[in-house]
Amino acid sequence: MIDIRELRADPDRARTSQQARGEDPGLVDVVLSADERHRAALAQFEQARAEQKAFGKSVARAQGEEKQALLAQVKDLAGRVKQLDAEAGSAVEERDAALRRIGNVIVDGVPVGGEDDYVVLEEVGVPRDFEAEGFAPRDHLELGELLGAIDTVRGAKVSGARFYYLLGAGARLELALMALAQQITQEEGFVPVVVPTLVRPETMAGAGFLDAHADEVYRLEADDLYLTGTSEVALAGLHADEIVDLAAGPLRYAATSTCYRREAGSYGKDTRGIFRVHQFTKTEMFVYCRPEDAQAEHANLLRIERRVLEALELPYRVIDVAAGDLGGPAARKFDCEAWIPTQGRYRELTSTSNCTTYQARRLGTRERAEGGGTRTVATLNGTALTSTRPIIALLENHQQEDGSVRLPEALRPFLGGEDVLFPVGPPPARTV
RNA sequence: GGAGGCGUCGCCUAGUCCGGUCUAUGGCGCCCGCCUGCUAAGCGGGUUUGGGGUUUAGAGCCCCAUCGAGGGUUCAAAUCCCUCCGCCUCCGCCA
Repeated sequence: MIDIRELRADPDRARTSQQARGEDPGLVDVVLSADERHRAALAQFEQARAEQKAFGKSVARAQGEEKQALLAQVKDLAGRVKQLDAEAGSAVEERDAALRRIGNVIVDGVPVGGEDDYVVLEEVGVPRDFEAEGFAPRDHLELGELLGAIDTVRGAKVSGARFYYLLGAGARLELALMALAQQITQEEGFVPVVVPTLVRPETMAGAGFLDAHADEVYRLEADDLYLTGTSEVALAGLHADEIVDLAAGPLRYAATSTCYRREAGSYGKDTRGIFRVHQFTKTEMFVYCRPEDAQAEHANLLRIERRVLEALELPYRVIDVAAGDLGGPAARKFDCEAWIPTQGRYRELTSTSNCTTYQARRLGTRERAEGGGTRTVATLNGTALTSTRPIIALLENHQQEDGSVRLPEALRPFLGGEDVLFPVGPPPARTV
């Protein structure tokens, strides 16, 4: 949620940001008017309450008839206090409800518009020319089946559509990718973390995942818990309601966890293979820093993501995501998209968001301010690596005519030094 | 799953039975000052968090809320009642 003080001081900035997102700038005025009402009601309540407290002291001192007289006097004051409290309460609720619907104020320079209005910042590497090489590339599912690495049929049998098994080289690839991601993030000074993947509603809401995309999230009704779609949720919750010490620099964490997504509303999209699935593994980076350091930390996260993709020797591009496609908490987002040969286009592999103080404010994560008091910190997140999409990109980009797949050098130490994955026979027949 | 105990402003702690000068006690730690060759000790003061008002702004001052969280009872709640959360102990069950 954005800062009510900043909104009061400069409502136009929030209106402009809303406009760039293609969202309602009128919400700003809904907030401001509820805020006015809240403050007026609060002043009245506080005054009445002070009176009531003063009365309370006289009552305590008085005896006998005098006491009875005072009690009679103060009785309707108590009623008024209650009513004024309720008025102030409903106004502040109204204010915050509207405030929560306002997206983060975008960083200067974010492209205006929706999904297709991104700006390409850079293209790195050159997609292979399979025509020149004299063969048609196989897609990731075909390669995965040849290698005995991916089984979507049995995934569907056991769990339904968009579930899969990774076997043999597939399973080894996932583990190697996560190991590489952990190695690089640890080199970069991130503290490795194992996180809970079931969280309470407050944590889910605090991280900002119950607003626009509530139907993307799995909920366990019986226990009132949510399965997280990214370890960002648990990492954001880690320091909820805490005053953190950033004197020694930002807090940087990297967690590898299973991620669960309902993929509601994506029926028919990316149905082949393991591009869009309900469950995958991800190593996520998360940073707590001072607001003035957030843009530099964002640049750092992007640099690390690029380092990872370069280690995988994938051709990719970086885009500056447009305002309308940011989601509520992000003030700016960069996506790294790898080239997928059989789709003939770049697809998102990793992504990094600068949430400035938006997420931390709702979670109550603050630091000591210089002149005394506290102030809200900034949070940022970024994907180091996921399992499924990088596997797709690796298989397709590094495939050879015979169906074997060359492994990038950086991954080999995590695969027993092997440099090529070779096709195997069909997966063993099921035995009863 | 069953039974019981506990949760106080960084840490420890008084207060809760029996509601009212609780404006939450004391100690430790920390901060500022005094004293002092230096340090320590000693002395004095300060030290939860959020919000509102006053102010050009800040400082300061005034007020409200905050005793795990949320409701309730009452003129009045740290204190009584209910729900939830967390921690601990015992029993059962499973590793």
